This record gives sequence, C-alpha cells and structure tokens, in this order.
Amino acid sequence: MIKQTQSLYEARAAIIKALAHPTRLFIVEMLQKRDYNVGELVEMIGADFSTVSKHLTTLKNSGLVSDERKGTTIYYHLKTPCILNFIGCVEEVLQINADEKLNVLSYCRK
Amino acid sequence: MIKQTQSLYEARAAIIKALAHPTRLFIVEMLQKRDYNVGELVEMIGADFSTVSKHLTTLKNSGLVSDERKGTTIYYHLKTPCILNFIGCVEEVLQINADEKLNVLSYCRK
DNA sequence: CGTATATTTTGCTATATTACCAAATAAGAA
DNA sequence: TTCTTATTTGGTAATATAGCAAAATATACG
Repeated sequence: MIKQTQSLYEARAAIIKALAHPTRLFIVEMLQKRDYNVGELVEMIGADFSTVSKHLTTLKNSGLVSDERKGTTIYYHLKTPCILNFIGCVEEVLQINADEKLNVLSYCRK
Repeated sequence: MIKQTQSLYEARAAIIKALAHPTRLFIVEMLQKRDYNVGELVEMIGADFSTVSKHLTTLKNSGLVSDERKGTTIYYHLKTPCILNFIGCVEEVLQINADEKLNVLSYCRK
C-alpha cells in the first residue's frame, strides 16, 4: 500500500480503536445525554477511578471527547455525536448475526 | 454496570474492534466497490497472504463480511454497507482534530 | 500556607493482538 | 489419484492494551 494511504488508514483506525472497548462505548453513549465527570461515570460503570480516567484520556486523545473544568471537577463532553449513527449500524450487524444463528438452528431442527 | 448491559456493550465493541485496524478498514472500503478475493487484496495491500487472510477471517467472524466460493477462488463481500457512513464520521473527527492543531499553531505564532 | 477534594499518572502484571514464515488444507483440473 | 492453485492454520516473537493500587498533581478554601 502507498505510504500516504497507509497513514490515512492508520489515522482512521486510531479513532475507531478508541471506540472499540465496551466501557468506552458506554461512556460515549452516556455523554450523548449530557456531560459527566469521572466520579459519576465510575459509579455507573463500577470500575476503578484510574481505569475510567484512562478510558476518558483515550477518548480525549482520539478527539472524540473534550474536557472542561468547572470548579473542582472536570466534565467530559462528546464532541462528535455523529458517532452515534454508527452505533445504529453496529446494532444492525448484531441483529443480522443473531438472525443468521437462528436460521442455522432452525435448519438443524428440520 | 448491569451484567446484561455489559454484554450488549461487549458485543458492540467486538464488531467495532473488527474495524479497528488500518488494513481491515482498507479492505472494507475496497469491498464497497466490488467483491475481491484474497490474492487481489494481497496485491493491493502488500502484506503476506496469511496476514490478509487472517484479517478477512476477523471481518467474517464479526459478521461484517461474507465469503462465497466461485470455482477455485473465494470472494469476499461486504454485508453491511452502512459501516461506510461511519467512516464519514471518522473523517469528520480527523478534520476537526487537524483544524484544532492548526489553531494551536496559529495561536503560538501571535 | 496547609488541608481536603477531584482527578490523573505511574508502575506493575496479565492478557491480547499482530505479523511473518512454514506447513496444512480444500477444491478443481489433468 | 495426483497435481496445481487458492487459501487457511499453527507457531512464535514483538508489541500493545487493560486494570488495579499507590503516588502525584491540581484546584478550592479556611
């Protein structure tokens, strides 16, 4: 592959990679509703502070999320809501996968 | 997080993870145009046959791609073109990231 | 300043991913 | 069946990632 093309795909993959974790997907969906701070997310997720903080840093570095300090707490904000359309497509894939499994099963029963 | 919710996000993340690699993104975009076999993709990508084949298996296992044998060769097919809308959004994120870097630079120059 | 609160960073270990090579398999042709 | 082409699988080394706990940082306030 041409070097330039390679770089483009690497840049894209880096962003997608930032989304490719259950906790980070959850965070992104939460941030769709409103901004949250680490503590609130920790409570919802049930992981360590440091773990959630790291996930937020990953999302921030990818450019999907921004942060803003308000007094003592830092609020995280979803910069690119178009990401959520994508999750609709992912859901579609899951649905198709599930349907296909059902088909295989019904075929076995015949 | 509730166990059920956890499972849902894991399932979604698994699909996104399948996309989160430059070579696999490239393959998905190529398959948007038409079906390809491993050999053709190897030529475009410039990696080992086994490497590309493994990437195709990853895409197939996630349900994004299907395969069909025609004579001696196996052709790969993009099952869910909605994925491509998502890449548009990723591109948007890249654009914003680039713009922000430019802003920071111009700010430094003042 | 010193203390409390909120969050991030670091150090560590365990696990996962990827690439390449070589060997194995699958399907069709001779 | 044996050859040939197309593709996958297994093994391995290098690299990346996740998660927890402890230490460090940053801001607010008395």
